[in-house]
Amino acid sequence: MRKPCCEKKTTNKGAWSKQEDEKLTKYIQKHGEGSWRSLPVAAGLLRCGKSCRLRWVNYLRPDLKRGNFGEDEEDLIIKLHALLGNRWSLIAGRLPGRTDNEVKNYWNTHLRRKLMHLGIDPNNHRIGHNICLDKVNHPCKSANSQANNDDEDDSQDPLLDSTSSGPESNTSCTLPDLNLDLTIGLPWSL
DNA sequence: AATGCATCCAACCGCTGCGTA
DNA sequence: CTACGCAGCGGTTGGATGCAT
Repeated sequence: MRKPCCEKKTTNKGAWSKQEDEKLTKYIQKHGEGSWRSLPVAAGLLRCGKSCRLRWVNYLRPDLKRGNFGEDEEDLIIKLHALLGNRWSLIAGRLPGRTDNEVKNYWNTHLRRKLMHLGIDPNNHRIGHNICLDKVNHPCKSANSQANNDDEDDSQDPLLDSTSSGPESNTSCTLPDLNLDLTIGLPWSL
């Protein structure tokens, strides 16, 4: 068995209080990020390092862009997801001010549903109902729908198929002209 | 107005990959 | 080369909130 990352008895869980946020923010502003495991003690927090990291990365970081996603951001997420799959950190890396958690949540709550309404399987970005994703890509060729017609629409729940078919396996079918520069690099170097 | 249901999002859990001794 | 510890990642959960009846 893997030992727990922190002593559960001595650490807080659940929502962060304002005081905790302030402690964490002040500590990181003074000492910088890193050493998450030892940070809680040094900062006087009864939290595990993981929790501190998550709180900082997803909520407290000053460069976060909070609020609704723009249409351009939506498009980019969809395109990147088609290329990268559920690599949320990579996708978020291309969206300045957005976190992987935020992108993941937004995908699961908004974009996945949106694609499904358009007749697109959000797992592999295949067109399933002769509906083209004109908002995202160029109009598709009918071969796309043919390639996916054998699954009888909902007889096979796409949600249950998330691991079986990676997006990379069929990009030639569904991603006609993304033309994205996916060189791995720092987000702010864009 | 009260209740139940649906949705959203912050946070947790467990696994993986990487660096180091 | 191997074992270990840590940071990071992705999946999942659960509380809060909004909406419909």
